[in-house]
Amino acid sequence: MHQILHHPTPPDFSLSGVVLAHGWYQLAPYRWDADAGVLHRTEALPGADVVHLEIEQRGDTLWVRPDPPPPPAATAEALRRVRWCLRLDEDLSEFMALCGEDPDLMAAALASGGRLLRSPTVWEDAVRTIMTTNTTWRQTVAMTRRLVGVLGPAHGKHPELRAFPAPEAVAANPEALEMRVRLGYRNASVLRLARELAGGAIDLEALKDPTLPTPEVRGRLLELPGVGPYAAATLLMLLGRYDELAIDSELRAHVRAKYLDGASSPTPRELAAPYERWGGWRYLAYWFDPR
DNA sequence: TTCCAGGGGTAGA
DNA sequence: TCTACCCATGGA
Repeated sequence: MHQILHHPTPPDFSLSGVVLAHGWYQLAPYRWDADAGVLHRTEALPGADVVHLEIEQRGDTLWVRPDPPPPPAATAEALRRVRWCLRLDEDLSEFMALCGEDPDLMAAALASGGRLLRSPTVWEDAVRTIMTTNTTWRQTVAMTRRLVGVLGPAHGKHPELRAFPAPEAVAANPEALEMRVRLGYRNASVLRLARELAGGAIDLEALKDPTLPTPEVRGRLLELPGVGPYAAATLLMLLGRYDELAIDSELRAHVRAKYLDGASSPTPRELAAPYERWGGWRYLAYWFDPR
């Protein structure tokens, strides 16, 4: 390590809080060292060798150690990605203020300040989300590890470290995807998504534009292969839009047990009812709602 | 063996 | 809009 990048954090920011508030840190190429409080991530930057990033908080400063140190343009890009992943630019003060009226929710949300870890690219988050559908979390972890291990670009000095594969790498290796990554029927969706991105038919990064109306973003997400209502709502959350609940088996079980007295087959409207009053913060209100 | 897990796509009504 | 059925994979 020859280089340390310093970056200021927002007030009351907690790296461990943000990391642990969501399961994404368990998915390659993320790795969380709980003892050291260091978030590891291998990243492929344009115009640079694959770098390994160690991200650590010291007081109100974020320390980012890239190995090997990339050239200036790639360094700026690395920091830009870290900012995005940790949502350093996202203003969640309104949500936190509303939490003030709900002590249980406040206690749960306080550690992360409402921030949930995400991936640098919408492509990566889309693939991860598709890999959470109709499977167990355990399988999602395994699928992601295989995808990165088989198709991700390797670090020069430490080839066991790999970055998340680019769409081009997935599109160019359909056999490896099917035979070695083993995504089950999700394979076809991920392959199609990779091909559409690699071929320039779609631009997922454009969905980060905050001026786009949420219904339009949702509409474009629903057009993606393997993305239905649950995945679209999850991706909207990952894009910083919290209006819509991702109704899945987990949410269903939680709302049934906590608010519906175990009702047998609640409708989506009944499932959403407990969080209606949260308006544009519904997703976070559910997410931090104690079980 | 059967079921199903943080669903999606399709056909048919 | 709603329902029924199928979809690979791996664990219970």
